[in-house]
Amino acid sequence: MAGGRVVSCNNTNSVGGSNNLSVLLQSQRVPSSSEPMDPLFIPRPGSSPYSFFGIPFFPSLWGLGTRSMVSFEDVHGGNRSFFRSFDDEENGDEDLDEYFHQPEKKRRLTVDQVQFLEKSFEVENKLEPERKTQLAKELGLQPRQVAIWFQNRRARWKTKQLEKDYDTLQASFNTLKADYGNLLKEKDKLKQEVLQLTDKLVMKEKNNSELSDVNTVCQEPPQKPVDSDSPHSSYPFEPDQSDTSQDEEDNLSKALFQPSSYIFPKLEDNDYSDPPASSCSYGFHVEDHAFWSSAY
DNA sequence: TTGTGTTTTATTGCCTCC
DNA sequence: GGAGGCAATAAAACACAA
Repeated sequence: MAGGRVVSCNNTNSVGGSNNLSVLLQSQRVPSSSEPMDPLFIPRPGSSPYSFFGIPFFPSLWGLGTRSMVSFEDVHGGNRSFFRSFDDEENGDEDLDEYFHQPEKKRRLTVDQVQFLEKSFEVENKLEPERKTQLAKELGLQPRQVAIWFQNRRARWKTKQLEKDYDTLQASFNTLKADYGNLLKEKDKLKQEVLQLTDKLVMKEKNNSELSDVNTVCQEPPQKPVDSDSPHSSYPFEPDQSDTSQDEEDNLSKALFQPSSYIFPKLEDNDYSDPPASSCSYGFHVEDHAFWSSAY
């Protein structure tokens, strides 16, 4: 192969394991001290045994750890630049020639390359042209490969971020839902309390009214002549207008059943989910409890 | 071994910015 | 208009259960 050849980014790394050359090249590799001995060892991102900052980063390990990666320094037996340049390929090996003319296949980056890129991504997830060129140079990749890696990495980060946001919103929603349920229960409880108090009040009013009527009948039989012009002509037993305590209870009763009163604003005004089923559909302010306690 | 699902690398087309 | 970003997608590589 003539020198000065520039291999496209799709031909720089390797081909699949079924390729004869690949097998040949792998057999020539010299495992490094930190390289897994299992040729099939394929570390996944995030589970790498390597630590980018924890151990020395061996540039000469290009192609490390994956069966599908080919290290050119292994091929040439040299210890040249880790992230080799292809400008100085000089052999006319037919196998190599055949290899490089194979249909393009995807190749995974090495663990070290990925770690290097990950670290770089952590620093800054956007790629300026200078940094792209520098990274490409250091990693022995085409600048376009670096750009693509960052592009895909940003997409993965965004997806993860969306998942996080979703979880946060879900937790928020669950909390609000629980709060809402508790409020509904409290509201029902208060409604029941209002109903009971109302019943007692009505009952008492009724009793007082009956007692008053009995007293009136027994003590003050009607003396007035029937007056056809009188508005109370059909009602022979006029209530005692001087009974102020009775007036107070009347007012209370009116207030109780006055929909527009402050004491019992209609629940429907603020409650869209639970329309009242009973005739007693008025809520009241919690602080009015004292009023009802004292009024009874 | 094979079918299937997931991950990673790469392409395409569209959009925005300078 | 070119460069670069993103979304959608293809396709290879890989993992794993049956």
